[in-house]
Amino acid sequence: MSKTNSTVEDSATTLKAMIAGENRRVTSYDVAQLAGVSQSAVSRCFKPGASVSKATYALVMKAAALLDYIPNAAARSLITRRSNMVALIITNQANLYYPELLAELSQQLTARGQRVLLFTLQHEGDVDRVLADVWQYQVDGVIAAARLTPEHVAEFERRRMPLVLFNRKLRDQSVNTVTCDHVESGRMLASRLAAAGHRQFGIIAGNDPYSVATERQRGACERIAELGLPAPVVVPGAYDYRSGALGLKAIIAQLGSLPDAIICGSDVMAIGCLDFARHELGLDVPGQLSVAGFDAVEPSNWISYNLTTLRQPLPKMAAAAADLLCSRIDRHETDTERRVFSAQFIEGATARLTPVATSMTPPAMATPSLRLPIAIM
Amino acid sequence: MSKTNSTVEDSATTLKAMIAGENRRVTSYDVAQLAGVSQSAVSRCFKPGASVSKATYALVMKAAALLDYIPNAAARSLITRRSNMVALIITNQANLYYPELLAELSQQLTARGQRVLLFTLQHEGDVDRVLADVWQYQVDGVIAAARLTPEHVAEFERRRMPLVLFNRKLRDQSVNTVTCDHVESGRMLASRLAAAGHRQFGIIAGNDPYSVATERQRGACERIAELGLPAPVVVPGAYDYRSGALGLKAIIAQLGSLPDAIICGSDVMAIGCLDFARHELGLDVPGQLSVAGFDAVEPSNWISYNLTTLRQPLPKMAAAAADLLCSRIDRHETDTERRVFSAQFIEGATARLTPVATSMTPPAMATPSLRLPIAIM
DNA sequence: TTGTACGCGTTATCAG
DNA sequence: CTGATAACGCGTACAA
Repeated sequence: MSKTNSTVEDSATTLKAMIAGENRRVTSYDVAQLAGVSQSAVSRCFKPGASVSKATYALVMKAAALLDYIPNAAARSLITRRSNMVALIITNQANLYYPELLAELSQQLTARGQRVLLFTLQHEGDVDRVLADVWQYQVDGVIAAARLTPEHVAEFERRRMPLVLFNRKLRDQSVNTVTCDHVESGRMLASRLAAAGHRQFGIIAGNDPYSVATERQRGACERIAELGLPAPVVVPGAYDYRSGALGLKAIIAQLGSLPDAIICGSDVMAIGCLDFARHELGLDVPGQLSVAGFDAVEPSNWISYNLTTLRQPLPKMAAAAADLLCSRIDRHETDTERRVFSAQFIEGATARLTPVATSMTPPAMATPSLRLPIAIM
Repeated sequence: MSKTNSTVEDSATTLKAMIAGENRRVTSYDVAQLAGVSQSAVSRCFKPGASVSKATYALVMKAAALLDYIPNAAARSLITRRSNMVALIITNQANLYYPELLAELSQQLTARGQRVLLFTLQHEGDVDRVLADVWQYQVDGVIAAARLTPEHVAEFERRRMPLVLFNRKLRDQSVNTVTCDHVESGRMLASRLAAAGHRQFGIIAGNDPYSVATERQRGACERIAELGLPAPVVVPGAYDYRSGALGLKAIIAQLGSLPDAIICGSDVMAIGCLDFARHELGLDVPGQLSVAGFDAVEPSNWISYNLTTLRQPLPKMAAAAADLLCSRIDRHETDTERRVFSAQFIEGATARLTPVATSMTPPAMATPSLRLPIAIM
């Protein structure tokens, strides 16, 4: 017994030396030779659910272990036409502001047997370069948290490449999407704030007609109009901290006074707005001004902020995206589906959410519109 | 002329239909047939710097465009033994706290012609599963911002797989690393704080003997000891916001009084510490207590914090890691190199950095050690 | 259950 | 510069 073993191991050693000498990789043929079976037997041993006898399986696995053999995914994908790779296209911004998204998507895809080929976009214009790689690398499908043009989406269809858009929509085009209802979120927030008596709103929106911040603004504006409140002052923002301060300044300048509440298209802008209001303008938030954001990013929950905001169910959305994509891949389904989630309201403490106690006074008077010194403009 | 063109385009259409009917992909043979050249000619047209005549190139490119042909990377990598993919192994934590790192690495690798196969680790124990995939997918090299055991690294050597560790070291092992000198950072910070007269330190470190927070703590402790100051109180932390508050409580409890300064192993812990000190304990920072962190994450620069911290040159480090890896890949170099960067001090406003003005008083007395009410424990 | 023979789509070699 | 041919390493009918 021990003699047989040592023979196998010796053969393995000499075989490995030979392979190294020929400067090639260990293949299933090498394993087959060492195990004394055919190459197809080896192949079957590495295919889950194939029919192999216990004995051959053991032989093959031993030989494979001795040679450090691992199947070559490139060769496999050539014949199976499945790479078990999914491309993830994500903007830098998305990863900066929602770092947990990447981890969630990656986990969900891994759990479904897919590897992640990552493409980060510095500028939205890099999409073409990225797509060229996507076609070359024969990924099984794509999840995109980036803006694609209708032409891009058409190319996915032409190449029969499954695609799921994450938090992006495409007007008038049939495409799988997983989104949070940002318009609804905007409406919810406006409703809550209006119910608490806020009348004059300022809104720091996005800088792009299709951004989530813009949709949130649309929802808020819709609701505000429905309630017959004064038209809100809307200014653009670039999602970053600085935009919060700039936006607040612009709103005050445009209005000539303080609004009752500021709705920011994202938490980071809300935090920028909040810091500026409190520390530069010396305002009491929410006493003199309510500030709210969207996303419930980690810092929004820190003591210094405790922001009033809405949370997207990111883990659920990531799972939905992975599900949607993998079902399209596995069953070659070509129908499209849109899965829409709702955000969850987080009360926080930067917006007044109940009407001021003074009984008969109309809510409009609750937060007096303070005249600000010229200096702060 | 127009007749010829339309003929080519018609052939393309019928060819495409045929290919779709056979349910196979467009190959270089199809392009060759349509262009009326050999398959090798097509191949050469897609290889940069191959020798092809202008005429054939034009013919081939036209045919390729008509058929939407793109070379198959799997087939190519099978023969070239280069996948032009690099695996990036990163812990969730690293991506959560340094989201810009991923973008930087991705950009730098892309710029060097490599795609990124991403593996995120929920637990450090997932490494084995991830490595199995790494071997299968024939990546050209690996950048790991995660803890690898010496056995793991040995397997990289055995398989001749280029590896660069990012901000991780391995004792007594020859491996490429790109790191920031965290011990030096700890020393720098301790020096600056000691020079300003702080004597009694509290340190919120890591929870792992090899973490960056632990190295920073070691550096700080070394320097504090060299300066002959009282032994600092060291408590463990888990890198998150909550650990900052817990750590501060523990330090105060252990010391029975306030320390002069708290050194936190990361910014997020420093922010947690700061918020707790200011908003829960009602302390004046830096008046009664100095707080400093490491990393200069984005929130550390927000008005509410303006944290005293040290910045790692992440973009440079990412470029260095990509350089190191790609040179090992291209030139099959097997020597190892360690590239070490220094952090940059960010003054901020949460630590007193100049001695208190009172001339003859020893610095020790500068910040009186306030006795705290039992309640806060 | 096992082995034979073939093909996946490309690049590399070499003769013309 | 071009074309024929042989790999690359594996999965899978098919026959045994």
